[in-house]
Amino acid sequence: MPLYAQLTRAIQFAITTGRLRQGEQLPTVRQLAVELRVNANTVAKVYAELERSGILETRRGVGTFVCARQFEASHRQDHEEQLRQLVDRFLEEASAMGFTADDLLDQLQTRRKKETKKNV
Amino acid sequence: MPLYAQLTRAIQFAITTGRLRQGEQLPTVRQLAVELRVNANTVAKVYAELERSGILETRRGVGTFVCARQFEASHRQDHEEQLRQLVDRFLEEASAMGFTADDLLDQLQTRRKKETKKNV
DNA sequence: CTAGTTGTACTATTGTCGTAGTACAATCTA
DNA sequence: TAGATTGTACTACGACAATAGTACAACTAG
Repeated sequence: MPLYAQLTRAIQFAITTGRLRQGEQLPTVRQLAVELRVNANTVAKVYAELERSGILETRRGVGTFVCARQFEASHRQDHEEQLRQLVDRFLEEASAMGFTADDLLDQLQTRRKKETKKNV
Repeated sequence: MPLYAQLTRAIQFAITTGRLRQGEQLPTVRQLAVELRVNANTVAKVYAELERSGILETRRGVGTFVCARQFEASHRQDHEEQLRQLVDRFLEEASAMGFTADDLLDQLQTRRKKETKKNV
């Protein structure tokens, strides 16, 4: 998996799990670039993309911050739409491989049961 | 989506839906290449890949055919494994986007209901 | 055995993706 | 305003995937 994708995922994960909180400042593009032994542009690209998604907020000369309001209604709509699209792609792939929606449901439910068992 | 992937999917779909039946002969690599305005190698690549998957069977100087026995036990196991892997990828992507397995289940069940409504 | 069919191997070209290098623009701070 | 810090735009390079071109090998049919 490309560096920028790994980084994007890591940041999103850090935010959703609360390790990065709303309003908190992220490392400088250069700082993070040095730390990860990566070009600054790669980090910048990730920050920019996450800003377009409304997750981060960047201010020149200042830094990059976790957006203060990222779970608003508008974003929730986008999120729903993303989920639909993801499921669309998934169903398409599956049907090409000869699986029905029911097959997928079964498999998913099996997973969920295992997961709950683990957590108990 | 690349040509070879489209073609692969199309052939798989044709077989699973019965438009291509077991033992039936497919077009020559050259025929299909001309028809699709594509290089013969692209078609050959697809045929070869599908043969490795046990879906097609090619005989030099004769042609390419739908494999006579593709729903045997051994293949069914592979199929199950493929389903698991597909769901794995799906869950991973989804969790990176902040969705839980339950979100996916809900969305899928909604789809299924709509589908059954349509078919009734 | 020969001609014609089939699939296949090898190589080259093209386009795209990921990343890096460098130079620039915006902002803050003293 | 001057200098430092921030993000950003532009370009280029390397790697890889996808496709095409050409020549070859296996097989069939007469």
